[in-house]
Amino acid sequence: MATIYEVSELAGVSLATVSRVMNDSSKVSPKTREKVEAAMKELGYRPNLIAQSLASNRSNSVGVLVPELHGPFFGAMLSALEDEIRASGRHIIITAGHSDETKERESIEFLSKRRCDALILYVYGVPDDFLVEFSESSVPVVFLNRLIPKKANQCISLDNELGGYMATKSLLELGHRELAYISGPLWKRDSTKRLMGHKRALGEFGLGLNEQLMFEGTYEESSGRRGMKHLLASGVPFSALICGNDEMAAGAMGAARDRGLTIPGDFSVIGFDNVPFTRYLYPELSSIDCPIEEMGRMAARCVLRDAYGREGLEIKNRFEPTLVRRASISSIQ
Amino acid sequence: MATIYEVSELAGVSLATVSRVMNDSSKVSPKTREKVEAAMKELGYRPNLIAQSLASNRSNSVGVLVPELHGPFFGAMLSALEDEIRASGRHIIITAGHSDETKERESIEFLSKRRCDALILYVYGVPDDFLVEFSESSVPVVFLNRLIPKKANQCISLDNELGGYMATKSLLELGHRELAYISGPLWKRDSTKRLMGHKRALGEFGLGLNEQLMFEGTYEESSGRRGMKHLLASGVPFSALICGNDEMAAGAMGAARDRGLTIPGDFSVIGFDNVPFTRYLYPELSSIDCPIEEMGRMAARCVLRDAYGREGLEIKNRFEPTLVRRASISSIQ
DNA sequence: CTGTTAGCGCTTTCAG
DNA sequence: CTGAAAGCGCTAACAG
Repeated sequence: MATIYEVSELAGVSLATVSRVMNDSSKVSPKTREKVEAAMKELGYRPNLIAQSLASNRSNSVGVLVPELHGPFFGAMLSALEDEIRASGRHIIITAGHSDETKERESIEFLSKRRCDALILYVYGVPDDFLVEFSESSVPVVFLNRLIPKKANQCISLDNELGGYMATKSLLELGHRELAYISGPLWKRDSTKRLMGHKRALGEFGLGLNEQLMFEGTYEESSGRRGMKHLLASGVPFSALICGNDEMAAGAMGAARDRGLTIPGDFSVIGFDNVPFTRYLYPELSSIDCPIEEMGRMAARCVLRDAYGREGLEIKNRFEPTLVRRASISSIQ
Repeated sequence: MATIYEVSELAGVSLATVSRVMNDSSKVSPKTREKVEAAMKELGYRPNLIAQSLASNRSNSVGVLVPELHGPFFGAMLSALEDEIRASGRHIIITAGHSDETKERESIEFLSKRRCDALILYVYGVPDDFLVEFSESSVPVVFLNRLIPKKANQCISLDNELGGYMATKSLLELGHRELAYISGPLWKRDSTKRLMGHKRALGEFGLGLNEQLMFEGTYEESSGRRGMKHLLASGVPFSALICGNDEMAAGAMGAARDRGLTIPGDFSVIGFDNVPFTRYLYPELSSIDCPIEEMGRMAARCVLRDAYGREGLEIKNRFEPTLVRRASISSIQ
């Protein structure tokens, strides 16, 4: 593999000049440029990005930490994020944190050592304090799905409370008053926010949370099934179910069907996230849509701005979910 | 950020010695090691992996090219792959090729420039010739979902023909004789293999492919819907439908339901891939399971073997799909 | 077991 | 506009 040195020899110029035409920094006369480019071509020269990184103290890489690589949610986000970063000529290094504080810290450590120019963190386990401190003694960091007041500019977040509110309110407006709720794990702040929104909507209708109609799941489909069994076993009647995400809603619907119940005949169901499979379910699942690709893209833009000095990028930090009505909900008779 | 040089000064040893304790290459006396480690700790030293890479001519990174980052399929694969690579202390650089030859080539180029120690390629567009040639003049390469005879040892593939055969045979054995087929795009070899398996099973029962009951889709849900409409419009009766993947099966089921048809009452359906949402569908979708995580893991192991000299790893190159029976198929009356 | 000495391939002042 | 020269932080012979 040819080096810059060989190119400079063949072109009859100095190393520095070759470097200049590569980075088109400062001016190079058209003639010289031509000579150099010809030499590059002849040698099939490819710059060594590692050497470039070392010399320029820039790795042109962005570290990304997400809870999981699988599932319908993160892939979509990563896809948009990768597009944007890649289009700027850099690459992403992906790691999974598995929503576990220890693993998340390890991943952050891992990415730090890789000398990423910036980090995009979608974490659940590590506390705000750590993140604030870390971000102040490190390369630029962007937080996804998290709103840290001191770092609001580096946060891309969704109004989960509003989402929970919208979900519940839509059901209340359809006349439902006996509402069941299957939550995500309550140690995750998005879960608690969604639940808070639920309570707010209930409150507006003079209702409160019925603990017997509340189940804490894990965001996994299986916990939705368990939740449904639990709710049915309680014997407390309900005409609508709100779920913390679509997977659990799918599980709950499956378990209900196993008992011979029909949706929305026996009760209405609404999920959260609006992942693609909501439209494959029967009945199609109503959900609260999160603009997840858009959020991924924005995280990428924050990085472009903070780590690579790009200006004039339109950046939105806070997102609002939207309600998507489908066949799984109907008004009460 | 402290450098190796500062550590060596503080510890009162040479650069080389510090380097040795980091890589625990060759022997270092316990005392020296201790001194060095103390110095490292005191300075909060973190090796600069970029410099390491340049000097050692190893980036400790593995480039991964997949068709897409989103969707239920690739995420699962990447997840297993990342686990394995990460556990060995290296990282992955992910790019998306979008099943497009030009983009795939660009991605390969991109990863090559990044000086990855190895590449894992899941590509559709580029021809075998190119891949063979490329792999001979590059770092180790592993091919996913592709069987290139000359490079069989570097291929991790699935017997798609067998999968197609199994899907169709299971239906034939249930008494179905009028079979419809919604294929993936026929320029993708996995699609054609699956179709070939379908034909083989038909042949065994003295049947042939009925062109009127065959539709070429795109592997996307929407094309499954279109396929179903097309099949119904043809007026040719069928009692079972085989789909090239689960997304299209989901779309076909949705379109059928819109017409008031029931499954498996009006016809049986089977998909391919056995992605998670197959169990969320109504009725639950039978499918041909691909051990996709396992394949991802094996690709990672190939890399560990070929690029990092790891020995004694159990590696399997060729995988067989399995039939998963669920409620979407039933015997014909 | 430890130190010395060259680089790895490129960027970046600083002169000219 | 171009060249010379000094590193970036680390590894890897080669001596000792």
